Amino acid sequence: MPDVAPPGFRRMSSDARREQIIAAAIAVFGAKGYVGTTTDDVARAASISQPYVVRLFGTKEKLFLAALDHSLEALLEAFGNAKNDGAPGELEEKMGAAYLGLLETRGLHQILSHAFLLGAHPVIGPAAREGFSRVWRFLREVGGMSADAARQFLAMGMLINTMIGLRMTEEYGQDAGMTELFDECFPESIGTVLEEAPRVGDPW
Amino acid sequence: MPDVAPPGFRRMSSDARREQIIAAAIAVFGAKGYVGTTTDDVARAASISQPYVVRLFGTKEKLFLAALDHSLEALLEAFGNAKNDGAPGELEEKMGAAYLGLLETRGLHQILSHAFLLGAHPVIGPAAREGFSRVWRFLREVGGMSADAARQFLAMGMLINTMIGLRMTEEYGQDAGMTELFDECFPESIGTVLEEAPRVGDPW
DNA sequence: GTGGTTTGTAATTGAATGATTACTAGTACT
DNA sequence: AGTACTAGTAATCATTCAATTACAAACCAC
Repeated sequence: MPDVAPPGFRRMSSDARREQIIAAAIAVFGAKGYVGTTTDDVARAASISQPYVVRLFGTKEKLFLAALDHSLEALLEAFGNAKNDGAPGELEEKMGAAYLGLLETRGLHQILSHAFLLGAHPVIGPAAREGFSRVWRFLREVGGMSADAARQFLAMGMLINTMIGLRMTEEYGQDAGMTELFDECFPESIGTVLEEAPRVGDPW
Repeated sequence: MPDVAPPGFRRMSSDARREQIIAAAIAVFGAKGYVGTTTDDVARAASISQPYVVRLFGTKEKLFLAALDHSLEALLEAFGNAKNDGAPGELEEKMGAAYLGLLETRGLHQILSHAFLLGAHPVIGPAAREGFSRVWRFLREVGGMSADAARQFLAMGMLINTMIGLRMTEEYGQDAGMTELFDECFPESIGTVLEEAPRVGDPW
């Protein structure tokens, strides 16, 4: 069967394609985990063939590392912008809001969580540890938080990641305890969180 | 090839075998995740054949659910004991210590983390949400914590899980930031944590 | 001790998946 | 317009893995 190009078809530069695939990879790895994701899942999410994904990144492992790196850069950049936005307000609150703003990058919080659970992996483990350590250094050195404040901020981030990974927004308004927990965690931003957090029924 | 029984061989009741397999499953699922673990991994860890694991639990999914349930029961029991031990001291500190005591149940913290990342899974997701919700209710109703205290306690637990899953103890004394974080999280118990937390080189 | 039940295994299978190969088509440069 | 390069795919392969089947040895009640 010949390889018929659709009418308006245009090729993409491999760099642009790489970025598109990384965005797809963050979403899919975030939803299904490293092992649970197939290179074909990512290919479909990027509307491209599976062998091309492998060819552009070499291996699934390297694709995951690229997606992880991209996510960490986005995270630190968002924190940096929050710090330097010139607006008044507490640093922790600004950075917290920036963290929730990253919900629009589908899968970001969860690919980080998955990476942080892969500590025993010979290649991903060290990369994940280094990424986590970078975040801590950023909070302490760039953010200027005390060790105690940074610890609490990070802990809160891990709790938020858990609630997102669990798709716990499903229970808001259903389960009294979880409603209470959400209200406690997001007194201002509950609306945005409920809207933007990934859902059980999402395609990824 | 005949099925030669080793000299001192004894059979085990299926109930005892089930418990042994669940302990192995918690360790292996904790280390490698739900998808990353094969039923043969669990079988080897329990020194038994792969088909027997499948026969005793039906499917890998049911095995994971059994291991998750067992872990949650152990967690709530440990919290309950900590509350009622009659000794003086703050509730949060007692329960925190109980949480670290569970490190001796290999893989427990991490199988919970893995389950909490499987929110999108059609069967495991609901079970994990229910388990998480039970923990919250326990902290509030049995533990009598305020919503704010329970939120902070839970957040700290998620941070600890992350550090364990990352095998971050490897970096204690190597990476200045991580050394600081550990000292901040475990001012009293740092010794036990470094000893008992799973290592990169562990067989599971 | 014999017959039925339970504990356990070896062998196999069918589906899934990461990677490779061999190929085709669009694009740029001269 | 031809040629070299880049973007992209279809087909296929070797593994891996959960599950099934078919069988055997241990245990137990009588």
